[in-house]
Amino acid sequence: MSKKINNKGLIERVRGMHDVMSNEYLIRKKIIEKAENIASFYGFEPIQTPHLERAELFTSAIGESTDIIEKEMYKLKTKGGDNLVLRPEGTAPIVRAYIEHGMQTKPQPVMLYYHGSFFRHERPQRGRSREFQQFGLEILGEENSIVDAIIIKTLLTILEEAVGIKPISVHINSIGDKECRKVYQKELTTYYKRKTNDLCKDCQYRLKSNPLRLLDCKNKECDEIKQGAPQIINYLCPGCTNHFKELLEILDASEVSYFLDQYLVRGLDYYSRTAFEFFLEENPDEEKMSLELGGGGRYDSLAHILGNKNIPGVGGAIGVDRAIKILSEKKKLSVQTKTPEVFFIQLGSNAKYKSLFLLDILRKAKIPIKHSLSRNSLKSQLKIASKLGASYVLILGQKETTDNTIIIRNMETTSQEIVPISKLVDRLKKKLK
RNA sequence: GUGACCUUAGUUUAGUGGUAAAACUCCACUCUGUGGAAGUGGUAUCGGGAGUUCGAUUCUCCUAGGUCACCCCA
Repeated sequence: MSKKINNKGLIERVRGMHDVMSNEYLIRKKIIEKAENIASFYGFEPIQTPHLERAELFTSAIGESTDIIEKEMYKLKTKGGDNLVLRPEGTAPIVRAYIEHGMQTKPQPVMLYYHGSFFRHERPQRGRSREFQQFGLEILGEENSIVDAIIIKTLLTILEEAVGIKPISVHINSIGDKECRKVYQKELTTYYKRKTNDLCKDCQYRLKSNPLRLLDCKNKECDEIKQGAPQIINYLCPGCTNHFKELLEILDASEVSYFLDQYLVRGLDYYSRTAFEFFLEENPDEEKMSLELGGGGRYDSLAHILGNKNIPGVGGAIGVDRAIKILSEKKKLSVQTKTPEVFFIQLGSNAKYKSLFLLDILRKAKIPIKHSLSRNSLKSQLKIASKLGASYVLILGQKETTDNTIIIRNMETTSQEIVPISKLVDRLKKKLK
């Protein structure tokens, strides 16, 4: 925002990128840690894939005609001429890694969790940046719907417990496999084609580019048409029907409540069968649009699209930034940085020279400490100490340095005692109890 | 990618066609070894560039960034 260095824009962030500092950083870290604990309880193992991947990995996996590929990828070309992109999503890289490292030789299914930055070049707005954090889960090598349920249940638990957002509503649907979806899409298209003239502009475009998205339209004019549209549930093949039914039964038995959303579709080409999304259950008094907190689905054909034999898989991810955004909007940010208990003050150059040595003693004794070593006057250092809310202050002056002692000052009672440095740790520990 | 609104110190905001004000914060000093106070001072080429004008922070255009909506998605 600011300039200072002339007009060169050197002091300016790139659009859609954000600095994460102090409290937010710590909250983020905590959420991730808790999420990792929950994930590993359910049996997931960590994986970290690179930020850069070959462009083709995504163009073929996600689908050429999706927005992500058409306009949202950060592309760069290497000197050797390779086309690379900053990863726009997490699933394709993980399937790539699974194949590349021969994970099919491990006991199946392989369950993985990851978190990190993803990049999409789109117009920033509420809950959407160009660099954003996801926490995601993938289960590869298993077709049974129990693993779909594991993904949903684990992500739900993470949202509710690690992030602390309740209540979450789970929207769920099945979009069939390649075969039955093809049939359905045809039906849907013919149904809509007859009503082309009554559709909104976007839908007329969708009809050609991505018919499934017609169901996603929020426009009133299209609502009526949508009501009468054929439902995918009725077109699922026996295999898909059973898979979906079983998933719902498992969720029922797990006491996960969900909302059957026949209009829920996913944008990426590789999805099949299960699709799900998480929302914050809406409060009627809040006028803000409800953000999708996370989502995912099954992608049994992804490995095949990438040129491998079929590997069934299912996964999902949580938008960490969005979750934090909602937390802060609900003012639930537990802003709790540890208050520094002890503040170290030095006076005079001899003391200053010795201060790093002293700090090290305290560090090894695991006594957290704050300081302002670059300052000289006692007054200003005390001021800072009280501003930070320190309960004890250590003062090392000229006299103490030569005597090998140090002053411990109680900031509340203003009482002080002089102790030999050799006894400092013991005395402090007693006081801090 | 499309559209709307916005951009004045670190922060939050005044204000005017004749080169800017307040509050809080920060830094320094008053006060060279004892804090929470007070006083004094310091910190802005009014996001950047171009144009209109004798003169623009103020008007116009462009650009960058912010916020929001659409598309789409996490």
